[in-house]
Amino acid sequence: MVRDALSLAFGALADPTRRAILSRLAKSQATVGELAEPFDMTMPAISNHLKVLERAGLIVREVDAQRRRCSLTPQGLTQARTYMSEVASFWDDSFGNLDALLAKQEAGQAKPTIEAEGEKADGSRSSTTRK
Amino acid sequence: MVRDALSLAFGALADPTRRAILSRLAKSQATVGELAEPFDMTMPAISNHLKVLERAGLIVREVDAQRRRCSLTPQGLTQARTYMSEVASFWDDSFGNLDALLAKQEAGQAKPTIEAEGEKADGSRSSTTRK
DNA sequence: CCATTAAATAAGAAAATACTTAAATAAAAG
DNA sequence: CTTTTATTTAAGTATTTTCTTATTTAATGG
Repeated sequence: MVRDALSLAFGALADPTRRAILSRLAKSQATVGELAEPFDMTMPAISNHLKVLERAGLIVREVDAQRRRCSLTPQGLTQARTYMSEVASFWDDSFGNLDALLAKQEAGQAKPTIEAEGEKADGSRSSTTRK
Repeated sequence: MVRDALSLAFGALADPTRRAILSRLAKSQATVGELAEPFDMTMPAISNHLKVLERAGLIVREVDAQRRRCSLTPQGLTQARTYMSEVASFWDDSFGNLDALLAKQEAGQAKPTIEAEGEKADGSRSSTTRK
């Protein structure tokens, strides 16, 4: 229930409605009602999607009288993008992504260590069907 | 149940075990048993995680006698990264996305029309509590 | 003060996830 | 052929997610 930041971010992105909301907010900020309008979905449903996006650190909601003005959080996607670049950079030379190129050149290709982004694979299990 | 590619990819990434598996595979290919070894989880559980990653187009499994040799799919993350760049590019000027800069200046906040990255928000719903 | 508008919260149901143990498949090795 | 090794499939369960309708909160305007 207390998921890590990356899982929250990717989980938030794993839904078409939420991605559409993000795309909408990429153009300009909007109220909850404005965000709900294009969807065949009730307000509480949208409200919940916004809560998911907020928990994931992808948007913020500012109070403006009765309305909540939603906008994207600039650094919200940074961590997720960094993770993807790390995994992808191991083959994908041709992606033309500046991040990737920089990371690759700075690193000097020296040690392609990746150490699994800190998630402890605490390992106590053998291999086959658990005892 | 027939989710779109982006949802599958992000959904696959929304789990620490699966991300650890990807990070592991970024170093080199591995069999299912090798991938399962560090985790406190049974083989069927790992097998299922691999199925999720495969469906998302992030890995492939080649048959090698009794074992399945898993490896990352080079282009697997491309679509997801592209999406994130599109959303992020609206602030993140340093990302080097020309489109974003142009869009930002041209937009002038005129008409915040959206059509949600192709996912039909077919809109027949009014706004408040559904009828 | 009372009605309206904007949004959140509550309660509940259907579906999807993420595990488990047990059984099945399939190639290799004896 | 029988056993072992590697992995998948099946079946069952607990938890989480994603919706719904109904109710509540809170600010605005008459």
